[in-house]
Parts: sequence; C-alpha cells; structure tokens
Amino acid sequence: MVAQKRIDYGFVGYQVPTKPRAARSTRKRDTFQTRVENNQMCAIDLLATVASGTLLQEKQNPITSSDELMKKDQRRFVKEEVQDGNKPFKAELPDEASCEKRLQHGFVKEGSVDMNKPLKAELSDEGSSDRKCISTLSLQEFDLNSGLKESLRPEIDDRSCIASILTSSSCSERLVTDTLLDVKSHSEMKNITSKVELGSSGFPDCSDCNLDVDVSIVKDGLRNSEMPIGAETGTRCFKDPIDDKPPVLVVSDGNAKLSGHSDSIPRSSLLKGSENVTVVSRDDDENKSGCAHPSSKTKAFRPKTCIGDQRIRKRLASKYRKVARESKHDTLSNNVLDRNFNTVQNGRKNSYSHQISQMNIPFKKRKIFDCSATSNSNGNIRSGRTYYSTKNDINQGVSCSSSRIRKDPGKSSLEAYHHRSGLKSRDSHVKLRIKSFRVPELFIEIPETSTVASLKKAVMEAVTTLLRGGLRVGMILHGKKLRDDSKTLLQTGISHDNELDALGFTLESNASQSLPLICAKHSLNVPSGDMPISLIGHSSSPAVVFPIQRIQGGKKLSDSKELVTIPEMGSEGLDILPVNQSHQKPKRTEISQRRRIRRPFSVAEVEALVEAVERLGTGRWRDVKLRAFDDAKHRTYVDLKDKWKTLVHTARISPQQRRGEPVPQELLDRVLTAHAYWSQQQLKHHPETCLLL
DNA sequence: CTTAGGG
DNA sequence: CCCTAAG
Repeated sequence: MVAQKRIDYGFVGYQVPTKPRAARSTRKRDTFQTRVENNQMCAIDLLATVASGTLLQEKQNPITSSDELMKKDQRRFVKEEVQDGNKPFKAELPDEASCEKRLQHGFVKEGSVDMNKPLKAELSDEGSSDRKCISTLSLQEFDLNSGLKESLRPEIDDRSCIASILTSSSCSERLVTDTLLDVKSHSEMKNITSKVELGSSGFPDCSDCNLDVDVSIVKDGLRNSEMPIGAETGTRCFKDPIDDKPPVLVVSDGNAKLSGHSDSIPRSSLLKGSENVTVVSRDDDENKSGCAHPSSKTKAFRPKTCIGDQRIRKRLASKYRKVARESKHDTLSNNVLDRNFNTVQNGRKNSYSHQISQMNIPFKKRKIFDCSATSNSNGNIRSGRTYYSTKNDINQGVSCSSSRIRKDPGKSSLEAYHHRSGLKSRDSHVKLRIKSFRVPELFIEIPETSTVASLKKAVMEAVTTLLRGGLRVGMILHGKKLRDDSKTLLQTGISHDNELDALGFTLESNASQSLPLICAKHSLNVPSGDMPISLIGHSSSPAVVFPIQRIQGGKKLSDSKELVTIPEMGSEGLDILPVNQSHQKPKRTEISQRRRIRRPFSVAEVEALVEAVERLGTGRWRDVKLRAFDDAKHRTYVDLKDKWKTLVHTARISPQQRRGEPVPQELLDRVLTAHAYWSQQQLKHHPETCLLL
C-alpha cells in the first residue's frame, strides 16, 4: 500500500534544494511593552485633545454680511461653531468622561445606530454593490464627536474627509486601506486652494485651509466611499506618499481649545476597547471557524493520536485509506501564482484586521497638547497658530465644521459663525482653534456581519494604535509644507492680516518613515510636496487596499529589496504590496509591531501549495516555498506551513463551516490525501516516537 | 535559518 | 498571521 501511494504521489524522496538558501529573515518584533504603554497614554491624551478641539479662527475684521463673507475670503473669521446641539465641535472642554464617551460612541450614522445591527444592515445601502463585496466607509472626520456621521452622507462634501476606512461589508474579506488617498487628491488639493484664492468656491464651507494633503485626500476618499469599491472595476486608487512621512492626522482647524487633558483620562477604556477589538476579530478564518475550534479540536485530537507526535495523529486511518487520488503534478508557474494570488481575495467573510501604517514612535503628547492648550487660553497663538482666511475658512480648519455648514445652508453658517465670533483681533495675533483631527490611514477589515459595536471597536483600536505611534505637527501653507521652523509666522506668510489661502496642520506620524509604503502598479508622480497619495487597489475581486507606496520623484522604489513582486497582471490582481521603504533593514524598534496585512490564499496558490506538498511532503516548507512560491515574497515558508495547516482543517470540516473563498473540493481532497500520506510516511520513519493503537 | 506548534 | 522553542 505504501508503495502504491508513493507512486500516486510521485514521491521521489527528498530532493536537495537546488537553490541556495535564500536568506529569509523572520521578522522579529520588538516588544515595546513599556513604550506601548506610554504611548497609549499619550494617545489618550491626544484623543482627549482631539475631542475637544475646535478651531477658532479669527480675523481682524469680521464681515457682517454673509454675502460679503462669501465674496471676501479673508474677511471671515470664525470664532466658534454655532451652538448646535448636534454639532460636534463644540468648544466644550472635554472632560475625561466625555472624551471617553465620544471615543466610544463616535460612530454615528444618520442618527442612532443599533449597536447590534450588522454593519451590513447599517451601511450597505451606501456602499452596496451588486457584489456586496465591500462597503467603503470613509471617515470624513474622525471627530470624536461626529464620528462617521458626516462621512456617510453622500451629500456631504468630501473634502474634509481625511481618514478613510474600507470595510468589507460583505463577502469579501478584504479590506485594506491605508489611507484612501486618491491619486487625484494632490491635484484636488491644489484646486481647492486655488479656488479659495479665486474666491470662486461655491461653498463657504469648502475648506481650503485644510489644504492639507489630507483634505484633498478626503475629498476623493469620500467619493470613493460612496460607491462600493468592488463596483468600480478597474479602478484603482493609490496613495503615494511623496514625502517620507505620510501625514497621519490632520488638524484642520487648530483650535486652541484642547481640553484638558489627558493625563486624567482613563486610558483603560481606550486600551480596553482596543483589546476588545482584537478579541472580536477573527483573523484566522480557517483556523478558527466558529463551529470548530481549532485549538480545542486540535487538542482533542491529539490525545487520541499519539503522544508527542503530531504527525502521528494526523495519520488517521480513515483519511489515509482514502483512495489516493491522482495528483496532478502540473506545476504552476510562479507567474501564475502571482497573477492569481491577489486576484481572488474575496471569500472570507469573517475576518477582521486593521492596520495602521505608522506607529511606534514615541508620541510627544506634551508637545502637541501644550500647543493647543496654549492657543486656547490666550487666543494668541504664537508658536504654531495660524489663521486662515478664505472663504471657506470655516472649513479650513475643520472638516467637521464644514460639513455642518453644508448641511445648514439655509442661514449662512458663515453668518452664524460670524456672529459668534466676538473677538476681533486687532493685534497681530492669530487665533486658531483646532476643532478636530483626522485620522488617516486606517485599515479596517471587518466582516459584514459584524455589529456596529465591533466596528467602533475596530476604529477605536486603529486610532489608538495610530496615536500610539507618536506624532509630530506639520504645517501646510498653500499646499506646501512648511519646513523651516525658524521662520516667523510673518515671514512665512502667516499673519493675521495676511490672507492665507490655505493653512493646515497635520499630525504626522513620527514612525511613518519607518513604515513601508506600498507600491502600486501605477506609479504616481507626486508633486514635490510631501503629500502622500494613497492608493487603493481594487480589482474585480474584493477590494483590497494596500497601503502606500513610497515614491520618490515620482518614481517608485521598485528596486526596494522588500518590494514584493508585483505581478504584471493587468488588473486582475492587486499590485500593491507593502514594502519596506528603504533597503536598510528597518529598525525593529520602529517597524516591529506592524502586522502584515492579511492576504488570503487564492485558489491558484492553494493548488500550487497542494501540488508542492504532494511531492515534497510536509515538513519541508522551505522547499515548498522554493518550489511553488519562490516568487511570492510575501509568502514565507511559515505562511505555507500555516496555510497547509488550515487547509487540512478546512478539508475536515463541513463545507458550511468554511469561510472565505471556497476552495474546490477537489483540492481539499488532495489535501487530505496528501496529508494522510505524509503523516504515514513520518510514522514509518519515526515509529518509535509514537505508540499507535 | 528552519521546523513545528500554539496562540 | 504572529511568536517561539528547538534544532
């Protein structure tokens, strides 16, 4: 029997690898327990700040009439947001409790949300595609107060949106997004700015100020969000950070009012929230199917089989007995794999993951916090405060405000603002209020069956992680990044009476540099600016977004060592892969904690894996890798081993329990057969290790 | 660096 | 996928 099997499998014995061992390093993650903790604290602080923030802008000469305001960009000043109960950006100081509360309840869609409802129910309408594969959510504002509310509304102007989240609401498991920056965003941004300058902008609220890259991004992202990614065939949006550091957070309005603080805020909630998310997440579809507990199963299984030798157990007779089916030895070319592996990503419904592109750098909360606080109290912001005056000033700073304004066109919001602003600063001081911060580049993948609460948690976690990484403030004036910190505001062109077309603050991740960006098939030319452009790749399959690619001079760092093979597939697969930006080995300290994005195996990959294992057997993963996945840099031998493990599991469970893209039964049968066969082989070689019944 | 397993 | 112990 054995012999027969061998024949069937084409077992040829161990083959010495022809290729030199490639150096594959297993990434080791640094454990920054301590740092994490500190960072989290910082994050909390920041969040608190964010929650309270409102950007206050003041102009010297407030305009009385809304019309004038509209016409004259710079005459407007905004002091505070209208007191609208619904408006998020109140100046209220967030106390600890409120902050926390906001954080936890920030997700609002057109009113109340049923926590228990599946996301799909809530959100599908906006992002539904025929395929139902994915819903894209764009977080227009990550205002703690407003949450997603704005973002979900189609009518809302997108410009303000910075953070985007793609959610795979349906079948597909895929979501990935980093920042949803449209390629166009860059230009968009400029347009916005120019509009402001021209005074042509139709919306008062349109924020130019926000010019931040993010802002522009927002716009596009928003639009995208309105339609399901999956629906857009062939559409790809990529984000390309020109700069090394993709802006993480944008402060639209710098409102000085940062409340208070942070230290007091209970971080437990935040942490807890994030933790919960994790718990909720179901990363390992295969391993952990709801019904079958992998671990438990495995354990249960073990006892039966053999002591200590896992393989032995595998050798379950029944499987082994199965007629060995002919294995097809056609070898899949790597190309094929490459082409395919990204192509089919859909399938898994239950998966959740999120990733944040930047993190790990110690967050200087104090710095930020202090700034804002200062501005608040005094209204004089010397250090970093600027004021913008554009028609859209309202928006400028904060997207939140702009959104609102749009909503309430009836009375010129401007007017309202105007009235409220009681401060006329004659002096040269510029007052800014940071209304909100936007959190870009969040990856969230969540099953459509998830509850709103789960999504909230996911968002919370993402934000927390993001903030945890450490931030620095950046300023963008007229679409250009201000790099010289030594200049005075006046020199820079920021003054109370100066008209600033666009002034924006950004919170950038300190760690961003260390984070790899992605490469996309399309290389984008990024303007000299530092603006990152996000790219979202989607193919016909569920959307998968991969993060960002770093581009220099419009040139993508294709030669980056880490660059994953980007298949030349036309549009079938994802072209984007995370890459380490520099050739240098990333410092663990900074990169470490980044979890790789999940890339479900395509059927083609599975087939290649099965084929390879049939020939090589289990236990020679490096060879399997070389044989079948040599070109798939993102598949390590450990990945293959893990995949095999899950395949075996998948094959054993009922089809109903399987998730993700269905694997042809034929392949699963081969998996079981091969598994049984090789298990048997091992038994033969190490019979002593196990006592069989 | 590889394997093998648990998480 | 991650993390690790072992080899």
